[in-house]
Amino acid sequence: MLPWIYMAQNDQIRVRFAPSPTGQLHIGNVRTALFNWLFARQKGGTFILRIEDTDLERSEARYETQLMEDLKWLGIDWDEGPDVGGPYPPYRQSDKMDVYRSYAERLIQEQKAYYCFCTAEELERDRQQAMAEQRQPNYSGKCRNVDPAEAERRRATGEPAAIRLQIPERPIRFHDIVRGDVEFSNEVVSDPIIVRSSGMPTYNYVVVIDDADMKITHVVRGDDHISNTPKQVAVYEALGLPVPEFAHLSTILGPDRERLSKRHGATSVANFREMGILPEALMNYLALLGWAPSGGDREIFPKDELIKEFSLERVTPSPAVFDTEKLHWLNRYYIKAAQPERIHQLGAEALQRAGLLPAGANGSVSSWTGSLIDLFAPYVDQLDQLPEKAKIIFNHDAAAALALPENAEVFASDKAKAVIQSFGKRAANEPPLTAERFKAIMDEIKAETGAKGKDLFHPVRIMLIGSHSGPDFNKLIPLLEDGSRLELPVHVKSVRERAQEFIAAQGLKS
RNA sequence: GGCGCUAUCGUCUAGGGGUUAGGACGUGAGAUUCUCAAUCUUAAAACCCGGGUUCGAUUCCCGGUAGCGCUACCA
Repeated sequence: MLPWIYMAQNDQIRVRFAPSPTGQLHIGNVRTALFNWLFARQKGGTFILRIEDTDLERSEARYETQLMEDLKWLGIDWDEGPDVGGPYPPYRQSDKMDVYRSYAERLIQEQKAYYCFCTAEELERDRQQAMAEQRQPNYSGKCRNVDPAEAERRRATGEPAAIRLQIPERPIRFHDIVRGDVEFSNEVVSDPIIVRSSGMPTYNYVVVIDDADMKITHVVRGDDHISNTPKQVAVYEALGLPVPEFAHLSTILGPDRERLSKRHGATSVANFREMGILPEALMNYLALLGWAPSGGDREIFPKDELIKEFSLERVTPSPAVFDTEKLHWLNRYYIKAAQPERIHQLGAEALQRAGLLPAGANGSVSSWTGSLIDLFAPYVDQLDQLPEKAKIIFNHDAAAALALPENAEVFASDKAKAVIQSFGKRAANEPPLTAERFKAIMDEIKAETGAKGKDLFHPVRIMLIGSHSGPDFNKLIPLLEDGSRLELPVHVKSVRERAQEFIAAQGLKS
């Protein structure tokens, strides 16, 4: 039992994930969501989902829906959000314009912000000149000096004006849990626009109002926001609002050490789901990107363990390269650890998409599919590789098998030919083979031809699946025989069919 | 250009003023198997560079270099 005072403190921790619904949920963003969520869950705090849809041009409702589905799929849930509500609505930014405006007016009145009448062209010219002179391209602050009464008069005439926050003449510093104390000279911050001349508030302003309204205590986000943070801190301070703790997470890089992007292949949560990466594998992997447990000698962390062990203090500040190989290793681990029924379900979907299975499979088909998946699932990095792995079951091409040089070597010897002939003859007269019967036949052939080990098995394997390597015969034989008697979109050839076709093809060739 | 952040095996990382610098992925070898995968065992593999502080720096400080980010009336 925790003393109540700690409970009360922990209870006050409030963090948020604030994506804009402008596209697929990116892997870097979802890691931010995960770290926020883990932190909240471990501390018994509140995790909030807030949709930042102020970018009307690019925001779409369907992305918002998908974003929530992706989070749920990963296993992340939220206590407050646009769908479930909460004590500090709205959880979508759209309808808050009047709130932003009233805070801005207050800042003007308190002379912590001022109207700026500079035109875009004017600003651009100043900027160019500063660049040319190798100076910091900061706003000059010239409208700071416009008399408030004068400003009102000009506004009354309809002259467009933005609102700028006046940055104090002292360094701005803040605490970052991941990086320690960070300080920015006020020289480089320059008075930011908080409300555009169009009346639309800007991000660095809005985000502060939203976080403050929602009583956010810890802002956990990507490190691309570090440079924005002093502006935001200045807004908190001007408004007399408590400044939250920050934790800036490092960037996720591609193999070329550049920021992970679509160029690098799969980068959205939806991509990974479609590929057949299990959510627990992705969550585990993402947690390990930038965080490591004390001791650092453990890699497997199911959700509960992550919640127990996670801490923001142990997050690394340096950027991390996304390593698909390691994700695959975790995915293989979780595929083996998962309930077989779940893998059957997911695997069957992949096979259906490949056109190898009918949609609503009945009893015997689905139990056959189950053993098919049990056989091949340990071979795959991701479940969408199943159809490829299972092609030896569905596609049997004797001529192609014979044409392969590496196979030709195997059945060049007289012994191998004898094995093939003998197997073909026997298979022709057999009812569907069981694993036991197959073994018995192989023993007979062994006695008859004197072939054993590779010399015995390799030719048979090539005859049946076109390659000298593949799954255990004990599992393979029943799978072929049972499959051949099912109604499937692609006919599975029986052992007998395979043997006969192979011998026929071989006859044609020689 | 300015400002900021970062720097341990190829990759993710642990560690920390004196260590055989630990783990994991991947890679090599071996065991097992008819074979491949899996599994187990095992090997190779790292403290960016230069100064300082110190008896002693990979660790602390400063500088350099490199990578990344920000530098908007984008979010």
